[in-house]
Amino acid sequence: MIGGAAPQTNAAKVFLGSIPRTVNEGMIREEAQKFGTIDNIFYKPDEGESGERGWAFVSYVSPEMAQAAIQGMDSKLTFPGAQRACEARLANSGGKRMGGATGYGPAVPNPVAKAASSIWQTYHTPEGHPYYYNTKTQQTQWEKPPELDAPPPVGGGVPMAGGLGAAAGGAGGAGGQTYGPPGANLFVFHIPGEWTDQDLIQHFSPFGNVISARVQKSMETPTRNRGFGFVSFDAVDPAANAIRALNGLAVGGKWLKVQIKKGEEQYGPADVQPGAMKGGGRGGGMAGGGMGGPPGGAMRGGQFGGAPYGGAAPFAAGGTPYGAAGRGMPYGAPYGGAPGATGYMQGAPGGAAAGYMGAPGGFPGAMNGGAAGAGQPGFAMGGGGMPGGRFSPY
DNA sequence: GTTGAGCGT
Repeated sequence: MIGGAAPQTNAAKVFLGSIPRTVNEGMIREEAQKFGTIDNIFYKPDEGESGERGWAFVSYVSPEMAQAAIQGMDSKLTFPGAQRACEARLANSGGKRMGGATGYGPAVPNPVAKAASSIWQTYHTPEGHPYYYNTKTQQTQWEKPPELDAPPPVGGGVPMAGGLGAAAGGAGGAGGQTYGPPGANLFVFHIPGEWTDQDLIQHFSPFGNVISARVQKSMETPTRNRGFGFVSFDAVDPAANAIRALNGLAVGGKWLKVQIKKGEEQYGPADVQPGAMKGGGRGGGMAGGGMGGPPGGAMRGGQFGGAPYGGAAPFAAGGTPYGAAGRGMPYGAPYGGAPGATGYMQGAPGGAAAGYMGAPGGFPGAMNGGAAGAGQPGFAMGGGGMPGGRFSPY
């Protein structure tokens, strides 16, 4: 689910060092589990002769767990076969973060309100997509909160959530082709651990006809997916729009990575190519590929304060879309797009956007914030920017 | 002494 306030993932990621090669990932998991729910483990065993310098990333689902793990393991946990205790510290994602000032402030005011399930309200878009509004935190999200989780009838019929009109996809397999034409098949990474095929469908179907969607699952841990998946559209155009809208979307403490499946990249438009940089994007210019912040095209104004795409006008006018996204409302752009917002909306399901915009009530939360330039308290939009620190993707 | 890679039964 979408945690409190845009969790910076590396605050929940622990770097583990000094791991002897005799240790395998299962052992690491076993130890690390004692301190919280593990979202992901990356283990790089030492290949050198010494065999004592392996390391691992252990990502938890909350920063608190990471802290507990550091407290509990650093200089304390000695793996079998190791000569001394391992090291555990917060992961750094690339650049060396040195010196004073920082320290991750407990930027999370008071995140989790574990209480009644009545704090959730369920809404539906005009197209029937359900979404959920937390009356306490005023967050809106697509993911169904666990509290409301009504286990789908596994045995019964096809549990197509919320009448996704086309939704030819799903279990399919009907001996047929479940892929789209070249360039219409998307690779999605950084998928939250609990997502299923249906979550993928829910997120991608607003952009077009989803032929198939699968989240890769690992047989060893059936409850947890492998963090990536595939979505196939029946045409390149909706696929490209999905990339433009969803690549970099903040979900579950990560940034969704959406790109055309390997080998088909050249069939897509230039601006969604892996190395492509949005014209007028932010000055910084990330080198293409997997480093740095979220991919250029995915900058959300709400998060970074800057005007994404360099096109301040359309979005400023719309106000809401990116503010909404920043507050945890995915799809800020496609659903909330201002009627005249050309730069981005072209080719997107425009009619829908207009309808949503005028829908009475709209998305809870989405309409409140940026619309009149009122701005969210404590959430700098356009202009102010975040003080100093930026988010890191890992 | 140390910090990432993954592309469909």
